[in-house]
Amino acid sequence: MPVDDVFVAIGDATRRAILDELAERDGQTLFEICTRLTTRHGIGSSRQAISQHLDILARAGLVRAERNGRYKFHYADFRPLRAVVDRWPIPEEKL
Amino acid sequence: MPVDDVFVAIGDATRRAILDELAERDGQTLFEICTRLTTRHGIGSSRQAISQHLDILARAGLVRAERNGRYKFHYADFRPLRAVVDRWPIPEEKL
DNA sequence: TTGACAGGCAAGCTGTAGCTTGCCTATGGT
DNA sequence: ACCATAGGCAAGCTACAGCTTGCCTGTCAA
Repeated sequence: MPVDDVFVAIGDATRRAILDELAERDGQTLFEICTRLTTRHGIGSSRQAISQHLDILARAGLVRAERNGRYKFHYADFRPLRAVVDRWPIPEEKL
Repeated sequence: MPVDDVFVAIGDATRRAILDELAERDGQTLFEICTRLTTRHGIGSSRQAISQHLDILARAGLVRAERNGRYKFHYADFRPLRAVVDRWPIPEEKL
């Protein structure tokens, strides 16, 4: 609920990998995310673990879920990350 | 050392308050930060707690420390936050 | 040189984040 | 009707993040 959790949500490496995966291929199911995390990101967590991560991402507003039959598709929404961008003055270029 | 820790560093509310404080008034000492955190941000952590937070921020590259006599001044550096900005496509405006 | 002040070091405590395990629900194919 | 598949729920475990406490070091002023 609190937007504050956006910072916490991206604090975990597995959740960042989930966002990476959805950024590359949006609208995946839980099982798809699990298999692609193991094969492409070397993350071997259980299905339930990934499900809990998706819950946290959803509460932070970073992932939107949509049920269709027995499938549940997950879509990334990066707009809450503006909370990070807008909070501090980030220089344009790295030196 | 790993840039990866930038995400973890900003995951804590107290550390974000420290960055807020340094963004408003750069080059503060540990004691200054402590007192201003309590008076202005309602954070009553001990001096050692804040010191540990500053260590984490320093290791993430978000804070640079500079000793001068018995004082140690702390300066914020928001460039590592580009790791957040550059990782995912953040929409320009919130809807 | 003595004491006050700014800071550092290290050990210990506690809540909780992340994960697993086990079982349950529900949708769809055959 | 049956069973495989996609997902949900809830309890339990464990490592560690954040904090405290206590003491030590170093700098400056009198």
